[in-house]
Amino acid sequence: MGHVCNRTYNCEKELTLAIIGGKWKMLILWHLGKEGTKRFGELRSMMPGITQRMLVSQLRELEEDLIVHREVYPVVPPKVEYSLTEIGESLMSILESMYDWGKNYMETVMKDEEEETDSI
Amino acid sequence: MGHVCNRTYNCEKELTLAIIGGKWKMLILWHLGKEGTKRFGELRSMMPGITQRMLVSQLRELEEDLIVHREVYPVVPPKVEYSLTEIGESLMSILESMYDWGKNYMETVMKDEEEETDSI
DNA sequence: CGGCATCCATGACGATACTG
DNA sequence: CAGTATCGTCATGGATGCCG
Repeated sequence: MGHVCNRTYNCEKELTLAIIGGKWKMLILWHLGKEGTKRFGELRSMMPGITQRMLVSQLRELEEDLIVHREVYPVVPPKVEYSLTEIGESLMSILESMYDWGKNYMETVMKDEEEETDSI
Repeated sequence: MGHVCNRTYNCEKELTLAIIGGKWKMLILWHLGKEGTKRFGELRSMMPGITQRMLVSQLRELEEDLIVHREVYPVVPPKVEYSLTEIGESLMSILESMYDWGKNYMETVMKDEEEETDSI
């Protein structure tokens, strides 16, 4: 049904935030968006620090929200592939804007603060 | 120093998320961005449901991160005005993208789900 | 390999009362 | 009017162990 559905939002942007706001979700979307379909284990090794449990739960929520597609191959050992849906792809431009803004913020604002600190 | 500084981010977009991700922050930024400078009490009455404590703390963090400017007038009774900084203004295009995306998602995906539910 | 079940820590958020 | 100060709650996320 979408893990995001039975909530109330003051505004539509909060719905967007609820979908991409999980701790590892933007990173997952970034990998899938830039490099295409990935297996579970590939994703895990691309994100050092994430636990198996978190990767599973974040992927499940993205799947419920129709952002990510999960393809299970009935083989032994198991093989599961994840990819972006069309709706998921449409999020990439927002993620890129957020990347650009954050990079600029870091280079200007946070760098200025360092200099201030140095000068004390 | 920026409430967002002493953290580690996997990517620059997570810095952006940390800045706008507070529960009421996008709504605050939206009001200040669309309608300009507001007094504390005005903001509060524009956001039914927010407590005084939350409005103060969210504004303080936005101020620390140089997104919002706080102007205190030394009068009795107190008068305090909040407005977006230039950096804050530069967030508005991202918020608008998020608004558009969320609106479209709500109209397409979530509406489809309603119909499915009805048909069961 | 790709999970699930369980337990637990933390901090974000909320309710309420008081104040210069 | 525009805040502090306290205290309580609950969801998020982390650690660990077992499974088909």
